[in-house]
Amino acid sequence: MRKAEVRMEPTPKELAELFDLARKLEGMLIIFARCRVHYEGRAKSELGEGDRIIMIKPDGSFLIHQKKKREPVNWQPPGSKVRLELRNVPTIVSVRRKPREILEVELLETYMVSAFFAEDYEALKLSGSEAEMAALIFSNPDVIEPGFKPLFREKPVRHGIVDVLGVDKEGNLVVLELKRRKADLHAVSQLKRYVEALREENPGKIVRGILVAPSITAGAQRLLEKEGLEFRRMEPPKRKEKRKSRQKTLDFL
Amino acid sequence: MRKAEVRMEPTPKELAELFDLARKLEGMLIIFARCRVHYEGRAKSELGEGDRIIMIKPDGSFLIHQKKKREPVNWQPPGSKVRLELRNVPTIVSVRRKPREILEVELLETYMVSAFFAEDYEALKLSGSEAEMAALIFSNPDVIEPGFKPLFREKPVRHGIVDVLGVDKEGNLVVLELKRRKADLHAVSQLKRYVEALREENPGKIVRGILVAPSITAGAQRLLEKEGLEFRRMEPPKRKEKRKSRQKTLDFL
DNA sequence: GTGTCTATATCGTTG
DNA sequence: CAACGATGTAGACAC
Repeated sequence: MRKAEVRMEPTPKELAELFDLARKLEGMLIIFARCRVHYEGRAKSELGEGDRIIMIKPDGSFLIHQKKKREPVNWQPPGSKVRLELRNVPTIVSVRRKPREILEVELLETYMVSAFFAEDYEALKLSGSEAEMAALIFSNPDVIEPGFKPLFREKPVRHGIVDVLGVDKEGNLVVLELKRRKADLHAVSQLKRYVEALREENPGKIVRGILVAPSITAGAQRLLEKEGLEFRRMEPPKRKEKRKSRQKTLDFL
Repeated sequence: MRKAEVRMEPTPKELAELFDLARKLEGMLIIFARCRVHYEGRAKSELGEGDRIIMIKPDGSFLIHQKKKREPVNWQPPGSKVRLELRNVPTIVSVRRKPREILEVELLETYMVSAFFAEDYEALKLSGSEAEMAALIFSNPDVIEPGFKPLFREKPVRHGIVDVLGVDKEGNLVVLELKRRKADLHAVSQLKRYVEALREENPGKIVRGILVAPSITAGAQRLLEKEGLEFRRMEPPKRKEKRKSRQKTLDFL
């Protein structure tokens, strides 16, 4: 069996065969087609006739791409059930259970169908995330301020979950809200919500709130100052490596 | 010229030819390959060897899909500049200018490359958005409450932009925050931020805040009540049609 | 361009 | 499963 199978201008029968083969062997499908698309679920949409690329993955993910934009024009997430119906016009139907969503693609003309029996055991190793900012703060708390002691990570409070909760050198409670990119109004609102919750839960205690991010928008800065909150500049650290991938062992050598 | 061109197990030269053809004629490219991926920009990532599908669009969009999930494992947004470099290993390089981001894909083995010269003049017609909730409220304000009068849509206030600003039958200011899906803590924080801004800007005035959504999480409900804000249940309306697509005219008939 | 917000957001994690 | 928050969020729109 080859890794890739292709049929140009397939008949409905050829289309169905490759569709079934991909299903059985857990291959990915790519279809070039002129099609119409109907979606109904959380919202509802219609897409008139045009040429698009359809991608169907063995986990049920379903993507329809036009020739612009990073985002698919229509899609179905993993877990959806897909089938090919040979109506007057061959139609791909994908159903998601919860919430119930249906995607139908009428294949008016299929230029190419291909199946790819991909083998892939690697996972992305990403660096520069908010989680790595937190790790840095715990390993080197002085990046926040001298004497800062982080105590909890992802600490649930009354109205949400605080990124980092600690104490300053005076013993005051300190809430950190971390953002890996420029902090906006939303980030300030979030921090304010946590600070207010902690003040309620700790009457009489001083509770400081610090927004930690590489930069901040003008509007967020205004709101931050009005609320008596603080800002500490910090870049998300980019490591050389991060272990997350499955190791490839060569036992048999 | 056919709509689709395919090369199985292409040589680097064949790969380059189809790559250039797609570029020149604004076609979409699909490549099945065993590859490694390196990304550096806002963050940094590495992806070890494995089989993936690569999609390159004429607008510069660049997607690398593994066989699971709706999201590409790596990507580049529209506007990026892509080129094929015939090094020891053929390598696709995509560069984004602002922010500066580089994506490199080493093609260790190319199983298939295909170009699709897609023609598509249709745009998605979507219904059930937040914008349509707002339209419904303006055309039929009683869905909020008897006597409600919406005055502004997307009204900038001190710390953000209010979805709908109006007055109730008593003449009090009313801020609506619309959500097309279940409202969460973020939605309540947002509403609270607007209400507080409007109370500051209108001293002495009563300002009500109403969260309008199909449902609300338990935590959001708690915070909403504590803050003296209100909830009004409303489903995003799904229309039969919505005009957004380019009309196909048949002048010559 | 920056700032603000929506999204059929998707995704991971936790209770 | 619901809830909560991150995301290299992307995309749209106003200023």
